Amino acid sequence: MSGLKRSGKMVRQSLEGAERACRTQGLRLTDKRKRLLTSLLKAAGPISAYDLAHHYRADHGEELPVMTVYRMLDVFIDAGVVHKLRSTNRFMACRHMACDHPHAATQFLICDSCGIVREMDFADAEISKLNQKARSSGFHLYQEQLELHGVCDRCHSGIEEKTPDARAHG
Amino acid sequence: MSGLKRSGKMVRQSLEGAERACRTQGLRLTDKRKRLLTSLLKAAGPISAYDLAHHYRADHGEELPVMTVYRMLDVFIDAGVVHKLRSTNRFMACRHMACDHPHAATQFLICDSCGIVREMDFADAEISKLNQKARSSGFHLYQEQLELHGVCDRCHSGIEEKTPDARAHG
DNA sequence: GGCAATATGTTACCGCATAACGCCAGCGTC
DNA sequence: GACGCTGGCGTTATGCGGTAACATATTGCC
Repeated sequence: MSGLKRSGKMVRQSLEGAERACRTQGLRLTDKRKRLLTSLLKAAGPISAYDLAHHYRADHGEELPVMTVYRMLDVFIDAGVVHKLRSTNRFMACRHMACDHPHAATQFLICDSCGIVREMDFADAEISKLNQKARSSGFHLYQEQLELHGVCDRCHSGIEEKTPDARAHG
Repeated sequence: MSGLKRSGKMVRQSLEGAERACRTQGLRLTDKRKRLLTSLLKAAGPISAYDLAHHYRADHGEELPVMTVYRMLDVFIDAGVVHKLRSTNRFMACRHMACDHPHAATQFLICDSCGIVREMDFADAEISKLNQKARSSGFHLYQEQLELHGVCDRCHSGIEEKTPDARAHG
């Protein structure tokens, strides 16, 4: 799974990575932001800003207005440590937050049945082919983030009916 | 451009295509549905359900509740004559509505500056490669609809600043 | 300390989307 | 014709996603 709940150790490592990323970009990682990121890291998968606010409250016994959540998420997205899934309006911590190296294009496989997301990096060749195609059609892609919808193996093998909480596919 | 306003003749041909599509699937193309589809065909590009309701009123001097608009759009999407852009919450008539042949995968190039959308069909090879990749990652894609965001040539060549009504990418 | 810049809180609002319920038209059956 | 069924449509209310505008607090810097 992708959005797997992270262990304490992983959370710590990820926070350090986020700190690095923020520092190199002149962004402050305040205590609140750190707490929010922790809640996001602990989430089992991509969640909405509103849900994240609820988690924050549950995790830290403190109210955090959605407005603020959105603002913080924007900061993290700019810093490259959080992704937003546009097709489902959900946010998730970047799989590479704990790594040092940056990663460029990102593709997401989204299960419309159980909601889990797999973050993967296709070969550059594929991406540049996409770009090429787009260019020849008069477009300049500036965001190679692909969100591919489907069903994961688990759900595909017959258990679909048991997970009614699938995330909308509009 | 993709969502180009259609001429009277094109609208008529498209409606006939839609009628065929609905008939073969046992769906009724009522007068109201036909009028809604006409309004959608006449739109300059992908529009929201709420905007479509406004257009309907302007076009036919009759109120149409959004609820109904959504229901009708669902019917059309099932029939394959209307697409929903998940990333922008907008709907557009399928470019192939007037054709006889069905078309499988669809990709959309979306300009985040001016909002125009280009509907294109990538080579099957590309799509099957995507599918392959997904399969090897434990996913079954059931919807190859790709929504690629970028900037169109026109907007890219310096006129971006003049179109503040870009559609959200957010 | 004083100032500027940034971070966070508050309020109010808009847009997208759907649940739940009810009404009515059309159609087949007896 | 009465009955019941089905599907199309209307009405109401509501939830969720997202942000503008403005106020206040905190931080960093001189």
